[in-house]
Order: sequence, then structure tokens, then C-alpha cells
Amino acid sequence: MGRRKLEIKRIESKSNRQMSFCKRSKGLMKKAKAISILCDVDVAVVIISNRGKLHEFSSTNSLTGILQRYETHVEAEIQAAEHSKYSSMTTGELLEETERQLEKTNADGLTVTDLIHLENELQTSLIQIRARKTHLMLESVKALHEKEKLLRKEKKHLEKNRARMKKNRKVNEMSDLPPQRVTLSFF
Amino acid sequence: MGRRKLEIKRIESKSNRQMSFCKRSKGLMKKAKAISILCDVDVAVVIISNRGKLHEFSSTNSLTGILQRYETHVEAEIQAAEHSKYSSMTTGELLEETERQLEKTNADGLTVTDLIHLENELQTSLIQIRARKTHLMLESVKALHEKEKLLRKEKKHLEKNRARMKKNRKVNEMSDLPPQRVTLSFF
DNA sequence: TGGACTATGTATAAATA
DNA sequence: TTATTTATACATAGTCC
Repeated sequence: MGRRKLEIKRIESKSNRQMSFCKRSKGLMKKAKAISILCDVDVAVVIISNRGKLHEFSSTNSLTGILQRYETHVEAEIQAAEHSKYSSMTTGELLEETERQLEKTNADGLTVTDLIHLENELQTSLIQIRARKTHLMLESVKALHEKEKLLRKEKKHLEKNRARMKKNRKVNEMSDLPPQRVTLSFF
Repeated sequence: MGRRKLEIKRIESKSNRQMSFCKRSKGLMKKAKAISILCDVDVAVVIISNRGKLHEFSSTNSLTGILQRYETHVEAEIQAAEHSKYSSMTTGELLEETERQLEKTNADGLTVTDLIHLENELQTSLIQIRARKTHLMLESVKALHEKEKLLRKEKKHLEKNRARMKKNRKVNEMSDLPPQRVTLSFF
């Protein structure tokens, strides 16, 4: 959308392509943000430039949340597809076949059942880890607050001490001076 | 971009919000496609509407490719940031280590940093596991499709055979009839 | 519900600094 | 390189059907 109409095909000039990417990726992220706010939806955008650099936008804190929901959707679709496409089989045939498929080991030696189990375990661990992390971070913050208080107190004391020492030094300097100098200094 | 300037905040009117979502999501996908072609980059967009419906665009055949590369990036960043004993572990070892770590609740050895790292590793494993699971389930579906085709063929054959047998039975019945009945039947 | 219209706001290609 | 400017193309909010 500039001085002239642009055909949608790879921009051959490297510098133009780079500039276009810079502008358009910003624009895309802005629009993604706008739709997420205006329409109250979750949006994730991932761009991987040809130099391998990653650019991302996510309406929530982390992409992973949205991506997990994407995975869930895919799984649901698969199940829906299974349901509709194989309605011609009898229930018995379908069950047998599904079980056979599920138990058939793959290259990793892990069945879908194994994977689901593993997934659950990982999920549980993740939740525990996150709870523990949050707890520790809260404690850290508390501890830091305490530390801060102590430091403030110390600082106050030090300032008081310094003020006192300064005063004392002045007095000492005066008393350390030779009498004649002291006398002179009075004139 | 319309008759008037629009403030970027949730559109309260439901119908307006819905219409805006429809237009803007189309626009977003179009722009995503444009940048992917013009600038020769991989782009993935996932939108989950508040009613839970999924909309997506991906410059490659499947989102998973881009998302895996996203995960790879995240992992690479983590590994670049801090070298850890965890990153070289398999999922199983990771789980074991996590459980071991969680058991010694009082130990001071487990810092927040450790926990964040563990969390990231678990997250990565979880995503890998889910991708693998999805992949396997897709394969199952494919296999079931093949099976369905075969079953349909068999069914067809069986129906043909049954039709032929029926016909043969009729012919036999006819030939069993007395000659005068047969003759009459022609008028 | 789903286009089609159109006035207006936005995005951006190219030029410039 | 990155920022600013300008001229245009593009997107879309409100509207009608």
C-alpha cells in the first residue's frame, strides 16, 4: 500500500524485502493486537524470517497457552473426524481397530496410551514445579522487603554516626592545632 | 479504518464485535499470507474466538512445523542462556530428576532459577510429547481410512455376490415350474 | 445471514534525510 | 542503518439490502 500497486509475489530486491518485512511484521503484530482487544479473542502470531530470526505476538502471557489450546482443538477434530468417517463400521469393528492401532508400537516404542500417561505425568510435575516456584518467589520478595528495611535502618544509623563523627572531627582538629595558629585564626 | 476513528478497546456491542471479528480475522490472515509470500518467511497465526472456535493460517502445510521451530527457538534460547544438566536428559530422566528434586522439599539446593529451568524443560517435553501423540493419532486416522476403503470394497463384493445368487435362485425356481405355466407367463 | 457499498482511517512503497 | 515524509493502496465501520 504505497506509491504503486504491489503484486503479491516474492520481492526480489533483498533490501526492499527486508524493509518490507520490517514494516509489515510490525503492522501484522499491531493488527493482531487490535483484533485481540477489539474482539476479545486470543491470538498468537509466529513469524520465522528466512534468516531464522523469530518474531512473535501473543495476546496472553505465553504462546504456549494458545498453542496448547490449538493442540486440543486438533485432537478434538481428529476425534470428530473418526466419529463421522467411520460410522459405517460397526462399533465392535471400530473398537477393535482402534485398540489395535493404539497398542501398535511406533519407532520410539511408545504407544499413544503411553504418551497420554507421560503427558499427564509431565503436566502434574509442571504444576508442582510452578507452584513451588511461585512460593519461592513470593518468599524471596518477602525476604527482600525485610532486607530493605534493615538496610534502611543501617543507613540511618550510619548517617547519624557520620554526622556525629564530622562534628567530633571538627572539634578534634581545632584542639589539635598549635596554640599560636589557633590564636591567629581568631583574627 | 472505517467511517470513524475507532478506539482500541473491547467492542461492547456483541453483533458489532462479531462483524468486526469476521472482517478483521480475514484481513489478518490475508496480511499474514502477503508477508509470507512477499518477504519469503514462515508465518503462523492462531485465533481462538471467545466462543472457542479456532481460526488459523499457516504459510506451510501444517502449523506444527512452524510451532516446532518456535519451540526449538525457545529451547535454544534457554540453552544459550544457561548450560544445565537438565537439557541433555531424556524425558524419562527429566521426570525422575523432577520427582527427586520435589521430594527434598526442604533442601536449599533448589533455587528459583533451578525451578524455572526445570519448568521450561518440562514444558518443552510436554509439547514434544503432545506433538508426537497428535502425530500418532493422525496416523491412526489414516490407517482407519484405509481400513474403511477395504471394508467398503468387501461389502460391494458381497452385495454383488448376493445379487448374483438371488438371480440364480430365481432362474432355478423358474426352471422348476411346469412348462404350461412358463408359456402362460409370456403373455 | 451474508454480501455489497462507500467514506474514512491505516498501512506502507518509495523517496528522502 | 533507522527515521521521517508523502502518495497511494488497502482495510474496514457503519449502512443498506
